[in-house]
Amino acid sequence: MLSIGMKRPPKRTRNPERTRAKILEVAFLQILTRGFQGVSVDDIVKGTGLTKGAFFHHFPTKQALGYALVDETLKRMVAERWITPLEGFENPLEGVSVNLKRLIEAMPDEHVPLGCPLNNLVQEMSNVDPVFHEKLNAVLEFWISGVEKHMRRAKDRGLLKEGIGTRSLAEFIVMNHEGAFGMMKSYRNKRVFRSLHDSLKKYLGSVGA
Amino acid sequence: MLSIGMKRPPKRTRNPERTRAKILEVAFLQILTRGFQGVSVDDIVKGTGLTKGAFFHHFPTKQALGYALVDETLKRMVAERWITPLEGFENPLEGVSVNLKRLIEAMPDEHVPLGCPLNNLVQEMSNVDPVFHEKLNAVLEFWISGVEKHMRRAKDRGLLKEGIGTRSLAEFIVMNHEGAFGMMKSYRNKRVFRSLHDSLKKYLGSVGA
Amino acid sequence: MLSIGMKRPPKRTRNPERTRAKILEVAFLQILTRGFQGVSVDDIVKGTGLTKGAFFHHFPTKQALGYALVDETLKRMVAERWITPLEGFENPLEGVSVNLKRLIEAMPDEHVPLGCPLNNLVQEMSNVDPVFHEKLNAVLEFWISGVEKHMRRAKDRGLLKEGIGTRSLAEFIVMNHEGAFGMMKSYRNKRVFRSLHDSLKKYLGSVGA
Amino acid sequence: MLSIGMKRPPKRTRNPERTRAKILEVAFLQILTRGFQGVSVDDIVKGTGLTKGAFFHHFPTKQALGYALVDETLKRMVAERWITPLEGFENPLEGVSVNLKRLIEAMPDEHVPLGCPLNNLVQEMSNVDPVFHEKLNAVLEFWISGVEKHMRRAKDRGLLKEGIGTRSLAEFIVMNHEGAFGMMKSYRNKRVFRSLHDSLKKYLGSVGA
DNA sequence: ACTAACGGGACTTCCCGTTCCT
DNA sequence: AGGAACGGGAAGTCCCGTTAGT
Repeated sequence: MLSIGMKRPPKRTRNPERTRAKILEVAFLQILTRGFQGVSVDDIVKGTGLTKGAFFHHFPTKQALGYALVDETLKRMVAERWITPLEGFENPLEGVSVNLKRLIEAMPDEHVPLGCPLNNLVQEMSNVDPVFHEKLNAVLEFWISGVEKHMRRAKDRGLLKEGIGTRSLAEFIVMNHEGAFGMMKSYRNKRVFRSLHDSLKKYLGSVGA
Repeated sequence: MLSIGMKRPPKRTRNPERTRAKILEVAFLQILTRGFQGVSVDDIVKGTGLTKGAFFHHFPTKQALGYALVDETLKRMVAERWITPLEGFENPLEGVSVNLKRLIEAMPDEHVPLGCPLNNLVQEMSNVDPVFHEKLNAVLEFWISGVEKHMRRAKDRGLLKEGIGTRSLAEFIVMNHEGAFGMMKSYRNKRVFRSLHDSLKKYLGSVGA
Repeated sequence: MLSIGMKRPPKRTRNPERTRAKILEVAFLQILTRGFQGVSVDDIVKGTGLTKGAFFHHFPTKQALGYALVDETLKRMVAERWITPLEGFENPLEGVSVNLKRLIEAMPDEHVPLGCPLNNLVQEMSNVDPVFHEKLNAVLEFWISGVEKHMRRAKDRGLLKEGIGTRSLAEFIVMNHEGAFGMMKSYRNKRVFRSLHDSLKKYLGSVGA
Repeated sequence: MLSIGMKRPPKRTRNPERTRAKILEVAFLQILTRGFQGVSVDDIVKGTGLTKGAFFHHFPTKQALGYALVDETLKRMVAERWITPLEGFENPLEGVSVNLKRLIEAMPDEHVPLGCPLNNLVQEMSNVDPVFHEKLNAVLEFWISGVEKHMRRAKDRGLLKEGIGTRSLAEFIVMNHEGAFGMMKSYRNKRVFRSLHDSLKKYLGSVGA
């Protein structure tokens, strides 16, 4: 209920945050599907129902939109999907395996050929645009260091064999995530994921105490 | 020595095969660096010193060049670098690890940020162009099945634990190759490769008999 | 001192006249530097620290700003710099020469390549926008007729040879001003001005009685 | 008649020089009328009946067209109209006056408001684009030094008073040309020209021996 | 086999101006 | 009076591809 003085929830007109979010959302999906260079500003504009003027108001260039996508959307997704869920597991090693399996199996089939949003952009843009590279690398590092924290937790609880470096393990885990997405993207089915997941699980078993 | 009647090795004028090869070579490097969509026909033309007419004489479209690149260049490279060398190893599991290490360490530093030619294209083009996808997937399958042959050899020689599927193992190995390249592309150094390589080596050790 | 009831000289908020003057001032300099068509409303807005809304509140269109610039700023400048000072000279012919010399020599070097505000706009806009033409021509006529008054004064005092028309002389004088500015704009130094000034001085000497 | 080996006069299709010349011609007129910044590539393209592709083939950028216009068209015009004709006069001082009068009086009335092509560009572009400035200044210098040669001829023949510098005189003459065009542009009639021409003639008379 | 003029269209950018809001 | 979201359209650039010609 609205009391006096409360801000009314924005109606339709003039909601800049909503507009900006809408642009990011539409652009994210289109770029995920066809790549950053494969999506034109017109495509995004058409997808949002806005005009070019509105787009240009919120993002000075197409690249600025891409940067925002990495800084905001991608980073948030990594946190929500791959790092935070690990908190719910007593055994982080098991958590990594279970969480990956869970998210992939819950993924709708039409998303399978799209690949990993982060990996797609890394492969496409890292060497094309230095700022893209820097920002993408920051997200990757955020991911790895986020996983490493949980690996240290595992180590502290004695769930990790001696001689296994937590950083190295985290790197290997994240690489497995991206590699699995990459292969799914080419094979377009979850079978290859399950195969890769089995191997990863085996590996995690072998480093567990 | 050239005998009468032997074709002299063509110098410069009118050598269609040489021209075609030159185009492929230049395009390969440019596309490896900036992506397929990031390279224009004009760029390739400029890089070869030819003209647009020559380009379109050899390739009906820009896409056709991309397809040829996958069918010919990429496939050959996979065979030469990742499959054939395994023949030289008594123990294919060891061969995989040693060959990967050897090739990466021999790689010039300026190639590190370029990533894997196959992986780059898969991530960029699989979902953009169906023909690209088909051809890229064929190379990937060629690679995996090529590795699997050697894994079967390992199994036949009793070098592989029971219960380890050769196909699954081959998939995991190839994924590790692409994943390692992908991460090197972002971190731009070989340190992260060595970390990943250690993990792979550990894994291969754990599945060896 | 401020008495009760007197309007305090407005500091910063909500002073429409001050805002309008600020826009004119900033626009004048930018247009002098890059031309009317080379300056965008956004440039002016940025230069003033205002927003577009403020700009269009004071001027209905970009052209309206240009018109105001001609009507107000340019006309005032012509009066202050080229006409009023002549009042201080007993001999207006000498006054023209001395005043021109004085103003140019006092001009900072970085203004040399900017040219004459009036002449710039005449050459750029006269044939592009009829209203611009009309207003610019009015300022030019204002200038010439202002000078002519002083030429008539010279004639009345017998300082002018017989047979020299005051209108024609005024036109020639103003033309020399604009021409000198135009050449300084291209050569970017005052040397060429001094050369032209010598010739003008010689001419004025030859028509003096 | 065409002999064997003679190049056939180009027909209609594929005549690059003719196309380039056509672009320059159309662009010259449009830019003379509306200024460089006031003319769009589309305007020029429309005026020539070509397409943007053709335009871009002959000139990499719009600026490159402008540069070519200055280097080629403007320089040639200056030579043909203001320098070469002086050769036909025994007395160059008289030549300057007569040639100016002749060309202006022969000018169609609709050209009067267009101004001097060189002066227009100098005032509009000198401070906007450094390359433009450099090239325009070169043409101006070419003009002045071309006139100076004839002034030296006058001096050598004893047609010039002692103490009159040929360089300074040439500068004054060229300035009078540009200034006259500038004023005609604003007043849109030849009356003001005749007034200015009278003054110039008087001046030239006063420096003649 | 190869050259270069040429065709159009699509791209990002950015412009001027309007409108809703405070 | 002023601030900012937004509307469209047009600018210059550049791209892929065709075709006349050698």
